[in-house]
Amino acid sequence: MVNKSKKEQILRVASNLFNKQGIRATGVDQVVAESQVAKMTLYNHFPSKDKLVLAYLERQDEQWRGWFQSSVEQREDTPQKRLLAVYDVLGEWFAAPEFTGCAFIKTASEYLDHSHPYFEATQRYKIILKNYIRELVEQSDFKKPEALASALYLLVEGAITAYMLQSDTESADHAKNAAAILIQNFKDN
Amino acid sequence: MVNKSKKEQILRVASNLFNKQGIRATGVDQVVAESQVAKMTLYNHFPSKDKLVLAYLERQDEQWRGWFQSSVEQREDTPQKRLLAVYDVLGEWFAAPEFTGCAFIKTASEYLDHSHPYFEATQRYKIILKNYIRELVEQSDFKKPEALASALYLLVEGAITAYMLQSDTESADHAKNAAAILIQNFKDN
DNA sequence: AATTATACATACAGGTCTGTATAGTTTCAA
DNA sequence: TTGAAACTATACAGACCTGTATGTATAATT
Repeated sequence: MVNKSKKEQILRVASNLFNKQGIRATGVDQVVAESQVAKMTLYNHFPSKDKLVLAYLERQDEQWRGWFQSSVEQREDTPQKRLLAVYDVLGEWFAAPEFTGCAFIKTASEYLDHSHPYFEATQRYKIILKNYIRELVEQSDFKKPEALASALYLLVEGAITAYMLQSDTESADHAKNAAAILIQNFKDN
Repeated sequence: MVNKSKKEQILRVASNLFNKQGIRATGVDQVVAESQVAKMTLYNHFPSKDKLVLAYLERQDEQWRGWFQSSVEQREDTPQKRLLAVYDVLGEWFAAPEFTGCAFIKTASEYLDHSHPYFEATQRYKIILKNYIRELVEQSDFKKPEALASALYLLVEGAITAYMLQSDTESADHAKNAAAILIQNFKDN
């Protein structure tokens, strides 16, 4: 039986390094050194750096989305309130000292080729986020729910990108204010 | 007198490769090979890859912003119409076959360290874009111009990021529709 | 005609990268 | 207690990276 804690340890260290430095900038040797593990142990658990990266992306999606959605749902209890809470949770994320930007935006930036497995992974995971917002929209009565969902999604990605670029602590607030206006405008009554 | 056409040639080839592949993924040897130039010629004009990259970022800012602003200004002749034209021009950009995403978002993604010269360059150049939108807003009469400008800027970055990730040809349209609603809402009358 | 600037080709230094080979050690269950 | 699975340390292959060294060709300038 493989020692799962070693595999976890490697993946945890690798994820931190990928987040902080980027994927190309992080070598296997550094992962091995900081994991305090033999190189062959890494290659026993992950047959290549590629597989390690894919495991990182998958885990990142699970962890971030789990945290994000449960934070939203914990904050508010109706779909409409949750649509606004999305931006409060974004603000919480930005303010966290370990914030390193969105792993998927960064990974797509590093591997722009649309047929690259990393890029395909980022696409898969980002669609899930978009769908989450769309579902929240569809659970209320809005005119043109598709248009509203798209706009709210753009505000999410915009806030993430703007915060990464400028560390403007009000990014999330500005997005929330804009979202509130849009939501009001799409109300079906 | 230095043969400027060689320097131009190198910078042009390097810019294309940086845009398509990323900075870390593009080696000096590839730039030299595709420029059809001797390696020492590159190092005569650019003392290091770093300087070449900084020249690329500077030129990218000039070229893109020049194209973007003149496209906006050519399309419409009042500040308020231009605020919406911004998103039409974005759509034009996305639809271009040579579109490779925003060089600054990608560069910031590759070099997250805020004290890195590349990251600092992206910050400088992105602030100019934000200021351009703010100026357009301030040339009309809006309630809370700062809030409107921030929201419109977030929609710009959101559309760019969303298109990079999902190639959704309607990103720019969705952003424009949302912008129109926000502009209407901030009108001071 | 001599000097200077520019570009050329080739080779190489010294470092990084991913991945493998090898051999010895720990762990743990049958 | 024996034996297999897991982990260790070290070394290395082969490819890549940035940057330099060397010597030559060419063309404009002085």
